[in-house]
Amino acid sequence: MALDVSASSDRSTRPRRRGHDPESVLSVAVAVFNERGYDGTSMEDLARALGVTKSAIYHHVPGKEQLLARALDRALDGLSELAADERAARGPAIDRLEWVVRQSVRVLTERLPYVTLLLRVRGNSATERAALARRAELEAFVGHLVEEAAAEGAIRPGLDPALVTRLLFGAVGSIAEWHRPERDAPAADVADALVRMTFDGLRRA
Amino acid sequence: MALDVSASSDRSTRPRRRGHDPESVLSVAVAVFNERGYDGTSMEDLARALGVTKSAIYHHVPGKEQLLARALDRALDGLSELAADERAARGPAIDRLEWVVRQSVRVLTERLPYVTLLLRVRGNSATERAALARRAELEAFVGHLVEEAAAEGAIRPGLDPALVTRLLFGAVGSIAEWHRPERDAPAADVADALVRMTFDGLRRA
DNA sequence: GTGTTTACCGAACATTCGGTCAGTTAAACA
DNA sequence: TGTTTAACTGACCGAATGTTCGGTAAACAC
Repeated sequence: MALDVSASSDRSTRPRRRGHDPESVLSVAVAVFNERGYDGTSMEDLARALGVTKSAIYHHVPGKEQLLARALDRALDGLSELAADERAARGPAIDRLEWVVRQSVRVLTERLPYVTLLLRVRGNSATERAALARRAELEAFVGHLVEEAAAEGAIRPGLDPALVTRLLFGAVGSIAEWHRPERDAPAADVADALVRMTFDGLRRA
Repeated sequence: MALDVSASSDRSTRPRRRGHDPESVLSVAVAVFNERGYDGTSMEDLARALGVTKSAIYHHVPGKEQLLARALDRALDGLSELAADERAARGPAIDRLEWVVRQSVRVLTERLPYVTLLLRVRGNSATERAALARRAELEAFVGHLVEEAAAEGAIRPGLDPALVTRLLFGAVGSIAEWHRPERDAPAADVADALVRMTFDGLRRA
């Protein structure tokens, strides 16, 4: 599942007796953040969703902003891995671009709530600005990929690479706004439709 | 400019003596909402941006939520006009779809701050839920357009119309996240690139 | 000059915010 | 069995929230 970034794995993984732990608090918190927005969510909202009082949350995590920071890191780590993969570095740029698009859709759906949160960050705190900085690096990375593909003559003439980058990954990011794994097509199918629409064209040849 | 939805135009348009009016408060407020997020913006933030105290704002507008409501209506009205145009109702569906995409980009850029706000609404209040309902109608409208185009055989086989709708207008909506009219390509150029990328395909034929 | 309107300030309001802390409960361990 | 300790409660804190209200000074109408 690739979602287990478990903060601290006990050497014996003894069965937790009950109640919550940092991981369960995080996953519930991120779900509520995505429903109401981070700023629109109070610790009281989180407590209600967890079935405990506000103060119980502070037994598991340091505070609201740390919950956000951990969630954003989880999204950014997934995307960074992808960008560091050798399949994003070897071969014709247009093929690498296609691979990155497909993998981005995969990571986005695998870590949907975390990536959704990342895509909505506005920069209101140091935590958010740090996440935006990491995100900007990733955007620059794909920007270069499109430029390379254009330089290699693989992209339809007259299309500005910077514009293509934004529109293409704008479409990728928009998936976070509607995709529900239990209801919608599998991630690979969504990625396939996106690639065909943007690489080969919507219009019947 | 098409942005003047002036709430109340004085019959003589006498030169406002000084200070703010509902219109100037709204435009500043929307700018701050987009910077910090609606929930992340306090009335104190707005007051600072306007150069007045908090209480002065209430002389011009009824409150924070009304500012949001007015802004969202401004976005929704622009998009509704577009959907009601006869050019969205006559001719081959694929051509109507292309027209709607181009016009959506036009409205989005003309009313950028208002549409940006609309695209970020989460449904936290009755005001927001009402806006989401109107937005859903518009989305259903373009959904039908894509279905028609598919039924007319104008769309590449194997592409699910519902998926195409979401990805296509996801790309349109993403423009709101980066487009700065003074820095970026004109709206028509952006629309052109988007249509070419998605209708004809990114990849060189 | 008088009276009215417009734009605004400053102080307060009730409420909610994120967060703290001293205790209580009960399961796990020795 | 007794001790430890993780999980949690309830009362509370100071600060910030959106909003109200009485007053004020400048611009306008007459």
